[in-house]
Amino acid sequence: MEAPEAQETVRRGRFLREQVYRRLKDAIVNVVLEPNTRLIEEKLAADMGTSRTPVREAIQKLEKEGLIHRLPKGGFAVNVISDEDTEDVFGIRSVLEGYAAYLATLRATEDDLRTMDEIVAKQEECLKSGQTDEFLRLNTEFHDILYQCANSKKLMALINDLRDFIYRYRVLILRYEGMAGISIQDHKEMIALMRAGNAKQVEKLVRKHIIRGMGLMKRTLRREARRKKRKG
Amino acid sequence: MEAPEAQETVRRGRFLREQVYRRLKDAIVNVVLEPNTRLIEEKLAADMGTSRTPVREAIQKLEKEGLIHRLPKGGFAVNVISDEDTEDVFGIRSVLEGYAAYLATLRATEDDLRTMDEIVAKQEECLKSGQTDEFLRLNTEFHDILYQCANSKKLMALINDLRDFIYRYRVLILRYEGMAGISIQDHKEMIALMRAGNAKQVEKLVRKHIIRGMGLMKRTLRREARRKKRKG
DNA sequence: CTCAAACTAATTGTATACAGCATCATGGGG
DNA sequence: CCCCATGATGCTGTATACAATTAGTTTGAG
Repeated sequence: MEAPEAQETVRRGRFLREQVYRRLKDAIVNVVLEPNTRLIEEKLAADMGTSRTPVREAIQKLEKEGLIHRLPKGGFAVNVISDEDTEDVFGIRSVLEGYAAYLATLRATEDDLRTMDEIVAKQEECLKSGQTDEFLRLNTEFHDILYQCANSKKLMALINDLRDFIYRYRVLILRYEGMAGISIQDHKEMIALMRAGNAKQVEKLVRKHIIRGMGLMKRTLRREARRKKRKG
Repeated sequence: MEAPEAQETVRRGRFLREQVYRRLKDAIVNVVLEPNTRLIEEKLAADMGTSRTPVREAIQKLEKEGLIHRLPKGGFAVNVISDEDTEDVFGIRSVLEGYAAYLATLRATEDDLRTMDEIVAKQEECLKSGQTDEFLRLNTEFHDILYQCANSKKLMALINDLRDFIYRYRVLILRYEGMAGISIQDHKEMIALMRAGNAKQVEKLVRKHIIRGMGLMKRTLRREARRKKRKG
């Protein structure tokens, strides 16, 4: 499951700076590099077997993406995600993804809709048989198709960056009991509304869907926090 | 009128790479560097009196921002803004700025609203006396205050990047007769709705406002195109 | 005269070099 | 025993060096 993705990374990264960018980003969103970790250029360069040059160039992009920040006296460190950030990002995602769904409704073909039907059907099977990984993959696939229908590269890029930003929390959301069921229900409703050409309503639904996701995540985070306190 | 801005640029750019970034960005959005111009690192470095290193780091940011793109065989060139891009950006702006206005309505204080009142009043004077530059400055000030009320750094950053992206066209929009009046009318209506706490309605109004701006710009662009054709 | 091949110039991508600053540890004085 | 000063260390920011690749040009053969 990892080989093709690694290959993709290499193919995309024709240049060292891009490979470094990708690996650094992966390390951050997967919390291999924890928040507040200072990025030591020489160390990272050594890890990746390059010089500092590509590392520094990757760092510029990561800063623009909001994954790292400049330290007051030079250098960079991994951003912590504050509660504020989380709310910001979910809020922005809700309007952007809502808008993307709106556009997708206007532009989707019956073929697209059928593909989405199939994905949701597969997801239901996964839910029954408990294949969490496959369920997640299908979820991503569903969204990718949906937003490809929107046919706006800029919008897609923004949405993806925002999703990556809170990727660190995806485990928490998935762990939530019943989330999968809710997700399927929403997806079915979306497809129906899209078939009906009710773009405005699809937009509203997606916005609600994402805001609900934020609520669940917050709740889960609080639960985690309590659990830690009890332990500590 | 230029000295303080230049100073600002220097103050903000404690590092060479940031000064280079700002100057390059300025050159692009002011169409000093025309679309499809290839960025010759050594030339730019010489122009700015630095080495290639800061230039390359600035380039990474500009690429992430969508102002330049990688050439297939290495190097970068200034992006052309396609009609598609324009529609994309206006569409995205409409939802993001609409959302920002929504948040601003929830979070603005009466002080904020009074400040906005004053700005609009000044704008009316400018309109009468034909001070276009000052009118524009006040317009920016109005939006800045509005979106500061929204109190979301990420949202603000996204909006600013999108505005910068189509900054090249601001002259066209301003040239449009009657635009200023419409703008003032909308701003007044916005403030009234914000006072009433009608966030949803403010959001709708802003969305409409921006989409209308797109329409005007397109019309002006077409007119420009016809004029050029007749000339050529 | 035309086309191709090879050479030249230009330009990028990456690596390395160097200087300046900040930090930390160590040691001497109060 | 504590505090400040001073030197060593580490890291960044910028410049430069080098190799590979591309594009352009000239020259030579058909």
